[in-house]
Amino acid sequence: MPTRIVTRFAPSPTGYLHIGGARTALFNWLYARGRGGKFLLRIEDTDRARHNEAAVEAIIDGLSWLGLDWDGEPISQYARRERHAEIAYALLDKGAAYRCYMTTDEIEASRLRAIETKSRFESPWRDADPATAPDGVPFTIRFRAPRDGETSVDDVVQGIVKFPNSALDDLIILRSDGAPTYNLAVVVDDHDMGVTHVIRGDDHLNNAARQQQIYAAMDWPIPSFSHVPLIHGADGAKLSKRHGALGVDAYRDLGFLPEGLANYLIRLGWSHGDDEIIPRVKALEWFDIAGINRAPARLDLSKLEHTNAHYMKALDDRAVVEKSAPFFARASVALDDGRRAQLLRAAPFLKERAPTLAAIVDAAGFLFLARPLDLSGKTGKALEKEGARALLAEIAGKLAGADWSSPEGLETSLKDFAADRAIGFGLIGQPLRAALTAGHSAPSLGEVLYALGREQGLGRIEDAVSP
RNA sequence: GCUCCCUUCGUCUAGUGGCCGAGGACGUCGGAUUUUCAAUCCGAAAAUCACGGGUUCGAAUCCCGUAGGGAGUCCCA
Repeated sequence: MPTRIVTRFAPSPTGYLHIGGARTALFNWLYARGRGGKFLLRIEDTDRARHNEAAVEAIIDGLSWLGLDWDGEPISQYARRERHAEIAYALLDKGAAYRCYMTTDEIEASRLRAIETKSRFESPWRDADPATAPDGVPFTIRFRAPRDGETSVDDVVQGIVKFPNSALDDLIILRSDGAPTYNLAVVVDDHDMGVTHVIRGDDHLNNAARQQQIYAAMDWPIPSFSHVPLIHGADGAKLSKRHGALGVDAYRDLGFLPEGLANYLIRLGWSHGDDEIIPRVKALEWFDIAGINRAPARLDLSKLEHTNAHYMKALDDRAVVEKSAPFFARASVALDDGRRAQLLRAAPFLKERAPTLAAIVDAAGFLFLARPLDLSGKTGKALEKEGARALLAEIAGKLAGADWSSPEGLETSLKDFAADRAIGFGLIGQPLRAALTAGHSAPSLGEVLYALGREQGLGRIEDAVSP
């Protein structure tokens, strides 16, 4: 118990931070940080071809954007290959591994034979006399896995999982070119990094048994394992390119807030009773591996949007402007100082109805229209009604003397006007809305007027009165 | 083929033997807001708890099997 918790996130650099990986990272981060432990980052680039700086950068960007920080420098598995080889040879010295001189073809043949005879694949070199080894021929180092009995993994999420050793054959731990293999590298690195809790995708559950055997052979303490189910696409199949957005960067570009994505992700496959809105502080307090579900979960964009909308509403007004600016740029809407000021003024109402930052651009559509507004077609229908324009003129008069310092004041003015005339609000609301927004969706009229400001607001009404 | 994992409303889930003739959330549908709307509020439909056995006075909850889905099966991670 007194040992400090150490978790790690170990992605392979594929070019972006996978949405599923982001969730595992989040779980690891939450578990460690919520308990005063350490969270480490390791890049699984054992395979030389995977060693790619740009891809590592993408992962770092993704994690940072999500607000997940790690202790120390990211560790490169590739950089530790000599240490891995050292352990492979240590295993060899202990007799827990052996040199295998089989060629690829021999392995293939032997593998097929094993399947046919329902026996486990075994290298003839496992028990061969080392003296008979060929000279100058490349060899791999194989782990000498126990033939009988079973290996049971005590997994926090999955429970106790038993594997008959007959199903676990002698895996290669060091390739013929001297490079370590995944299962060896993970064990060595996790051990050296002092990882106490391994939380990762359940596609690694099978590996856990093999890795556990290596731990045992080295006499190293076995960490706590938690294998969490993968995230699937809306159709239930494993998430792949055809599902669209895979990397967290794609969700950022869609206008999601890191807080929103994180909240949605943590709720996917994990629960704390009926709680849906779980801000970071609560997540740190509540997160526990025990709450993780064993079944894979599907990604649901609608719910993501709903969750994100919650965090949009909570956004500070200045943040609404700053964070949505890139989305205006992308929509080719130039934001000069004047428009930024307008946007800031409207921010309190816009964020109420925009589920994403990208949606702010649409929600602000009515703001930046140039006078005179295009009131042709369906938009101006409300203005064509008998007496509509005359009524608008009167409203303009009333508004000219109104209090423009708050949306409420303007709303009250309009309501009073309707009450004085003893007419339904709809009668003035419809033409007014048309004059002010030209059919764009917008907040309540008091808010629209306030956001537009006296000059622009009154101006638009004038335009509609005398086209 | 073999080994392992999974299976509660369309989706995410609550639920660890009686409080469940199954609760919440998203979505959907209907209504309200005498002003648009993707916002807000209210309401409704929606799961024979994959299926079949068993244990038990009693099972979504325990056991066995079947089906479907997923992972692994070697010089990928």
